[in-house]
Parts: sequence; structure tokens; C-alpha cells
Amino acid sequence: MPEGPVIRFLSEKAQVFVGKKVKKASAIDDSLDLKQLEGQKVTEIKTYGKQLLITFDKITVSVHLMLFGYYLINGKKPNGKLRLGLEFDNGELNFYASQVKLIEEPLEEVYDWTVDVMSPKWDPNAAVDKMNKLKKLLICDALLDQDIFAGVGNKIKDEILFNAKVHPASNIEKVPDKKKKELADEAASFSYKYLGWKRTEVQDEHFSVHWKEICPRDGTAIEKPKMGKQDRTTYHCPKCQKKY
DNA sequence: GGGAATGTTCACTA
DNA sequence: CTAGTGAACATTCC
Repeated sequence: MPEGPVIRFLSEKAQVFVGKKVKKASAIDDSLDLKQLEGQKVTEIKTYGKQLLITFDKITVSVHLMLFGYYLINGKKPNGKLRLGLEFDNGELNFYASQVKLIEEPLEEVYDWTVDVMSPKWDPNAAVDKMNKLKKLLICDALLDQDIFAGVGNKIKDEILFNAKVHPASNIEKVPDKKKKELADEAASFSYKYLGWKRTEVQDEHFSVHWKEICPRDGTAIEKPKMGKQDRTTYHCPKCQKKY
């Protein structure tokens, strides 16, 4: 479920709970003091990268879906392990297999929205500068770095590189700055496109390389080796994506 | 049963 | 101290 645009989509659907008071807050375990949320009014629901932030007067709940997380609005999974369940007068919001945290510090101290590719504050030039500091790493690692491209995930990474015709195993130092800027811009524009597809309930038919077998540009067989620092599956066309 | 897959953090080693 | 490695967690599907 969980790349930036998917979380943004969830956030849009969850806006119906903004301004509502939590009737009941619960979870399968009591590692978090969720009782303090009961009776509190939701002030905002927004995202930072792949995290959903539900803010209250003095506290924020952050939910990260990690790899397997999922949510249900106005529904419960029969045997699911509830990681966070919030009940309101007009419905409920339930999370499973997620990482839930309570944040008491002001959000501006915790998050830098210039790093979030879907934020109005997103700064692609700063991203280029940060990529240059990674030097010896591969470009595919840079795109997954949440301190540079918050919200970009493994699937989006593949699509960005394909659209910019850059080979994932390219050396960061060798990729020209102009091309890096193109990647940064593509990170944002692809994320918004992805969000648009989510809104029309279309799933992944719009992807060009990820999970594909043949390059839509030249018919070459797509390769998908594990690559980079994190050894992630990386779909790419060995022919039309240039290796720097 | 085994192995993957949209992700991240932390303990441990060299 | 730092960089790198491996484990851990969690779920569903084939």
C-alpha cells in the first residue's frame, strides 16, 4: 500500500474526520497511551513522505504503513491486529500492520517539508545538492533516500529513472546536475500523476517498467536485479536507460 | 512450507 | 567513531 501518493490519497479520504472528536482510541496492545486522545478534536490530517499525521491540540499521531500496512475507513478486519483504531461520530479509521507513534514536539522541529516531494515546499534544487554529497553511491540509492526524496518508494523510483532515461546503476557523481534536476522534478510530477490514478481508483496499469516484462519504448526485455545499498529489486530497461 | 514484495530501525561487527 | 551487515518486524499471495 504505502508510497507517498498512496498515503496522500488516504489523507484526502480521511479529511472527513478533521474537526471531529475521538470517541474511542484503541489498539491491540497498550504500548501507547491512546486514552489521552479520547475527547480530543482532530485539528489536521496531513502527510509527510510516507507518513500520515493526525494532529491534535498538543499531540500528533504519526502512522507509517511500512511494507505491509493497510487501513480501513469505516470497516474492521475481522481477525486483524489493530495497531490504531479511532472512532468518531461519523465513522472510524483503522490501521493494521503499521507503525504508530505519538509526537509531542512541534512538527516543524521534527519534519522538514522541503524534502517531501509532494509538499508545496518541495525544493528540487536542494535535492540535487544533497545527491551530490552522496558521491560514491548509485543513483537508485539516492532516490530511495527519505532525507532527500521523502515519499518516493521502490516502485516510484523505477518509474522516475525510466522516464528520465537514466540507468539505476549510474554513479551519482557521473550523472550531470542537469539530469539530477530532471530526476528531482520527475519525482514530484510522477507522484502527482500517481495520486491522480489513485483518485480514479485505477491501480498500476500506468506503470512503465515496474512489474513489466518488456520495455514500452523499444521492446527490450526488462531486467530486475537486486541493486544498491538496500538490495532492492530494480526494474529497468538495459538498453534505453543510459548508464553514467 | 518457502520465498517475495510497495519499508525502516536497531544491534552488532570490523 | 563510523560504515557496513544482518536481523527483526509485519502480511498476503503463489
